[in-house]
Amino acid sequence: MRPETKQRVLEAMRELDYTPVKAAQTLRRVGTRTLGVVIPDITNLYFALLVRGIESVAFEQGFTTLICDSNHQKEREGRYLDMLLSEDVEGVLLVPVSLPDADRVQRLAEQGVNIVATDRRVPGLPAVEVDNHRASRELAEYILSLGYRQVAYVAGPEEVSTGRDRLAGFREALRSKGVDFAALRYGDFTFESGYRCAMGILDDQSAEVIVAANDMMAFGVLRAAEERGRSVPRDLGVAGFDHVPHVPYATFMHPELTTVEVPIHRLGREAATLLLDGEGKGARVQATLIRGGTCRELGGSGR
Amino acid sequence: MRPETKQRVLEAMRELDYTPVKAAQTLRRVGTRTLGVVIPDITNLYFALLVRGIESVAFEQGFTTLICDSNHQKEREGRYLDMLLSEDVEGVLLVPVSLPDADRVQRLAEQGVNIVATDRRVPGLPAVEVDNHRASRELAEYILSLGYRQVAYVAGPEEVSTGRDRLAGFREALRSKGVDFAALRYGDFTFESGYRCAMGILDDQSAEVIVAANDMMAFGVLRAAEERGRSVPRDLGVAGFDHVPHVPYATFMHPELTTVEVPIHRLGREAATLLLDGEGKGARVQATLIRGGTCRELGGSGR
DNA sequence: ACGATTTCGGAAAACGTTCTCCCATGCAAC
DNA sequence: GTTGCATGGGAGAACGTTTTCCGAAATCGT
Repeated sequence: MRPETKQRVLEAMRELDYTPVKAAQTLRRVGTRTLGVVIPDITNLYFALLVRGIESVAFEQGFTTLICDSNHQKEREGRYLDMLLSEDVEGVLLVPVSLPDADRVQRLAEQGVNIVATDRRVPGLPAVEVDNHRASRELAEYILSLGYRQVAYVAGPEEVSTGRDRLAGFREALRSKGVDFAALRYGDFTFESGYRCAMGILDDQSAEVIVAANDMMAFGVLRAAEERGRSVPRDLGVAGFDHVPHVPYATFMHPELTTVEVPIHRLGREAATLLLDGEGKGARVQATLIRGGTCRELGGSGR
Repeated sequence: MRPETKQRVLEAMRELDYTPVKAAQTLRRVGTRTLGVVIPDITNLYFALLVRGIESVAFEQGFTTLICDSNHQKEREGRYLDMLLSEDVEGVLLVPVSLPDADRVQRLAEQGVNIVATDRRVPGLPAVEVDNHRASRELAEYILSLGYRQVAYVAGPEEVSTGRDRLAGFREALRSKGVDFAALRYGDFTFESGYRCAMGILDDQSAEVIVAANDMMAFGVLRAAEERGRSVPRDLGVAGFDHVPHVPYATFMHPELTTVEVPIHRLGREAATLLLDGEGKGARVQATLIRGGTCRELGGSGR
């Protein structure tokens, strides 16, 4: 077709403001040009940024995105997956609440819907995730290098791969230096659980530093420290993991949290790209250590 | 149709496992049971909570929700509205970036798509909103009652009804006491704009209190105050509007921000209900004053 | 067993695209 | 004037439903 005619057609389309009816297109073609995203919590900035990343790729490629907020409820997640199936989506990006619903995943796969596990791994599915293990190891090495030896850890839930990996990486680095956890407690990535675990640690055990598996819990730790009169970083070191930009709020925090920067937006883009274009087995993006001010170099004595 | 035959049909459906193709149904006009939501920024907790409210109602009624994040860009908002039109949504909840695109809105209306302006008014559309005018007046009265007289205000954008109403309500209360703004600047609801406006006010004018049209800007004001060495609330009063739950972060703020609590989740539910069930002309929900600690009772001298 | 009434099955149109095919038109080269 | 080729128009089929309509069949009352 000549470029000139194409111009005329496009012009005419605008003139009549013609909008294709998607249902008809779908019917005729095969494929809805829609993809589904299932996340645990849209009010969590971490996932909101992930969605943004996914969306930007989908939008570029003319895909409509169906965002489903499972609200941390497994049952709701299941209902949404069914809904996506009946919506005839071409692919699904899934951030599972906890363990994957094997049946449901199976059923989707049978219907020819591609699923990519995003941020959190799901057995049997291609995954796009952060290299949590490695980044957590680096964080641990950094903390050890500062001289900390009594290290307490507030882990994420065991069912979630991010939680497991961060714990495993951290533990590995400690072990290789012959250090063991001064305390280890499991939270669920919420502020409250971080607070609760930290209170327990501060009251029952001794620790020079408390590391949390995400920033949200680290804030809970800070809160607990404040409540117990432990000045950070003088009396207690604190570190997190995530670094979702708390922009406005963070400016009120002195010092800035020591944590690991996770390129969450990029993770979303990567995942969407894999789902739409790729047929690869998944991807892993790297995170980078942020040497904030909530951990300090311990004095020469090592204590 | 006889119940017996109906049974046979259903059985046959199961036997062949027949699943209706949704696109074909839609094409033949049964309605898509889908509604669209267009918001300016999904990473903003305020809107995320709004979406949650909308979603909860939609989900209850078996509707699929299409969430569109216009990213504060008017052009993107337009593209999304077109997309929703071609998706054949049954209704749209719109939080416009600024001025409504009259043409586009017109076109949607012509196509029989109901639109409800949510949170922000749009001329010619039914709106579900907060009674910003009244709540802002109450906030002003409270601040005056504390003894403040040199009042500076960081307003929201003039094109947005929430910004206009909050300013108008506040000004009205001031005038009725014969007080005028010691300073008035316009921001755009972002942290940065709040910071910038406050720096200007602190450097060029004198003010006993700076009130911002939302919490985000109020945080910017606090930041500026800190930078200029003004202790809050001793040397300077600060107030906001919104009170999106900053839960974890807020615990690091001493004192808690004086602001107005906006029931944003309820606003979302109300809006979705109006769109789906109602044919009313809109609704208005009430907000409540929060007497935080960033404004104090001024000493007897009045200064 | 007859007409009246309900119930059922089949046929056909319609929804708005996309895709394929064929023929008309225009233009250049011979 | 004929051939060759790119281009565009037009016609028709197809996608899988729902809806309408008509006649055949089954059911019922008498």
